[in-house]
Amino acid sequence: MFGRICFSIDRRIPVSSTAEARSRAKQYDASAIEQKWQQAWEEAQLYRTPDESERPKWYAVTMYPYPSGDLHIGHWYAMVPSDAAARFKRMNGYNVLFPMGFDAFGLPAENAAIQRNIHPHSWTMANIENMRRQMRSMGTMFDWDREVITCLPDYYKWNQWLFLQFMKHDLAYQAKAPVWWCPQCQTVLANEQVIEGECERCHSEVSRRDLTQWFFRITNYAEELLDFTTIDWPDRVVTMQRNWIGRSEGARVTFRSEQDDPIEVFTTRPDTLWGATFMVLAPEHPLVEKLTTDSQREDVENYVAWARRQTEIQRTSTENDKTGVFIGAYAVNPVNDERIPIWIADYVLMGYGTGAIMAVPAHDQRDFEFAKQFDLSIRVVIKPEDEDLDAEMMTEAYPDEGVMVNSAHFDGTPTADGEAVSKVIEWLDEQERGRGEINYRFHDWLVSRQRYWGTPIPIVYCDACGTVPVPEEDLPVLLPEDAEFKPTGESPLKTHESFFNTTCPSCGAAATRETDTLDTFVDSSWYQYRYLNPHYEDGPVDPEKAAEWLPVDQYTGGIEHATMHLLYTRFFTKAMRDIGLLNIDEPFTRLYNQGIILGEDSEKMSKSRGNVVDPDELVDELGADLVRLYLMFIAPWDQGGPWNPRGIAGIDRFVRRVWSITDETADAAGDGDVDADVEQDLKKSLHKTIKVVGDDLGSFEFNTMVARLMEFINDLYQLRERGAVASPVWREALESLALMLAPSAPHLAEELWHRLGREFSIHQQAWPSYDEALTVEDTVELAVQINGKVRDRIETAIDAGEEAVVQQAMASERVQESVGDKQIRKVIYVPGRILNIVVG
RNA sequence: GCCGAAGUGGCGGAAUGGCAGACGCGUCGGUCUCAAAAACCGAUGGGCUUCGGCCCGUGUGGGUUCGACUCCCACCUUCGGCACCA
Repeated sequence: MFGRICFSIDRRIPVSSTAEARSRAKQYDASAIEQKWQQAWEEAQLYRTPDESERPKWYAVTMYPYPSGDLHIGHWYAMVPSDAAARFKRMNGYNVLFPMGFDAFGLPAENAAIQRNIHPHSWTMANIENMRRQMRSMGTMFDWDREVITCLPDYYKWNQWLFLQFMKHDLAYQAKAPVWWCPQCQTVLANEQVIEGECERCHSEVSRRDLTQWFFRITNYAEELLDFTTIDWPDRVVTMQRNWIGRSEGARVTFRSEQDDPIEVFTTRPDTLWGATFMVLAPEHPLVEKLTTDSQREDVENYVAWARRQTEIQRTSTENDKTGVFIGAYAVNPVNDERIPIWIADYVLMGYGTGAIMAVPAHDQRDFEFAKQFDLSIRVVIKPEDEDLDAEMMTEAYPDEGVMVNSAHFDGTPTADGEAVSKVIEWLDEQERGRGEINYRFHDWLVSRQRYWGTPIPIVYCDACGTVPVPEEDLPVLLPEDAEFKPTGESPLKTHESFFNTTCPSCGAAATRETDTLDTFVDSSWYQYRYLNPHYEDGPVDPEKAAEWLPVDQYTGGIEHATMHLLYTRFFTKAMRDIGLLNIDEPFTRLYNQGIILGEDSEKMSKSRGNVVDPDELVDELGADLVRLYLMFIAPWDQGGPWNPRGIAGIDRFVRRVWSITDETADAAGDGDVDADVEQDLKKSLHKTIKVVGDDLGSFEFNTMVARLMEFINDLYQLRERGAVASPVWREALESLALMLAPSAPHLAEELWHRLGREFSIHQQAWPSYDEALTVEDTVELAVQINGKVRDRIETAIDAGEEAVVQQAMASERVQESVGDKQIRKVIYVPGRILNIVVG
């Protein structure tokens, strides 16, 4: 079990060959010890978290997994350090809630159903069963009484209920809109799920479809979502969310066609309005059809068809030459009544702003390129302070600051500090030709999915009454279990008669149900609240529990959720607050993103690459505690990196050293005379270790935390040689060692604790305290530099005065040699750090 | 193209203005052993050395400072995000 581990390059097969190795295994049998304590903890319900407690609360959540079947090492990397941090908080006197659940709706279950003829429900529940077992084998302190499984009616009923509340509060609505369609997944996707024109999940190329879908009004909260002042989140995530929301300030201005159709544009540069020499509409713009003249119709239709065939990647590539066609119509510029031609071009996107722009080629590079391409006129309306611009001579647009020119009574207005922009907006507003506007890049959240395995949207369609919400008392709308799975591309709900056909809740006439289900990101938007009361029947969240526990103090998970889950859950929290269900503004006070463990080949782990590390195998061979410690030791937690099986040997050795020194000295500890210096050194090492290990655990620096414990063990071996075992402090040191290991190696720590004769359980003990005075050395080896180069080291008191230190340094032969007959120009002395004598 | 993070021995990494390389892997030497493994002890950035030491060294080039892996400027490389966003 515990012998030498030989890893070949592509197969990791442990070899515990010799008889000696097998006999040692009897001494520390990880598997027996771990199983014993897991069972004892469970029987004692050690990790059940009381709602009522004298202790201050600490609510820690790590992102729940999708029940794909097996925990992979990435799950361990996410959960193990979170668990250690939660345990550490518990030892520091907090009432810590650390729950776990399963993100159980989603496409893989449906694919498994089609491919292997297993019902999504049974497939999912069997996977959950297995993953729960694996998580237990990890030795985590999850409170399983609070488990949440999102595919059970107990949970998704409240998705439906929340959907109905969102409707009441005008936060959910149905609209026909161009939406992204994934042909592979046979469903629409939210904007966030489309990455470079591909489906986030299957990488198929997505296309646009006009469909009637359900949306959540996340854009209502755009401004509040841009405020991160009350939360302590990584800059990276904050920046990604800011970019995603994409706020820009500017003006909405109404141009008009010659037939007087209003054409709205959004611009961030209203100060350049007088330089608009043409307009460009997106090919999909609704007015294109109407405004195109007969002579241009054929060209326009060809272009629109061509643009539609372009993939999103081709269309948005900045490398492309500008393409477009004149539609034959003209618009009137509202600021100077000038007649300007209207073009369509694919560089104008229907999905941003109004889908139409005023083109100012002199001051916008894209418009400039377009004007050059099609020989359109260019007019300078912003001039640099100290030179003139000649439109004829320009080789690129001038987007910088300057002074307004050719702009009627605004001539001479400087553009710096937004002065020109705000003056023009003010004027547009007075003249009713436009108004100031803030535009956002992101859109409302599309939540409909044309899939079976999700929360049914609680809506009924009635010929007489229209779209009717299912009454709250009729919830949940149950997902039928006997649906037929055929790879038709149609939701099985459409062909399930007893689900599909129903009666109108309003008039009682025959009616049909909505067959779309909710995006699974709806489930994960509020699961952290359901943990508090997974079986509460009067609402999604018990207000008393919410007041007790919320907000979540620490959330941990992968960076890949920066703009989806983490934005949606912030929106949900604010929406639930406004509905009166919560009284917090933000779900997660602190956020931490762990890194990714790669395969041995430094590539992302995947079955097809064959570089996957199976945690079950590792636990069998090494025990959970070794895997836990190694994952923490491998690198800083936010960094991750390649899995190197050879490195485990160091952790193996460390654990064995901990084990044997405890085993060999526990009984003899404190039963003799000890040298006072040795005892003092033991105390110092102990107190210093307690301090730095605690500091590192508190700041998630798990790799150095393990290194500190290794240093401590090395110290103990040295001190043993010097007779330290005879000191009564020795026993304190062994007990503290066990306590310091408790967060990261819970089974080993528990076993040591008992072998030291202490009572069940170490996980109810407080973190050991330390004496600050013992953590600092009173003498120190001070480096003496001459002109910045170390020339000698002298032993000084930590708080020695400068004069005495210089005197001592100058007494050194080596220092004298370096100084020679040169004069001392300057002395820099940092007590305990350095003495630098500048000579010359 | 824009924004951000990172670049340190053979390898994972430590040190965030004060002795670069903690801790660990690997390697080498020693103790034990018939032998090997394990365990334990020691060495381990490079070059030179008269064995006292000396010089060089944290992606590259400059700068600030008594002193820079750390701060500033420019560049190179890698990774991540955004990208015709009006």
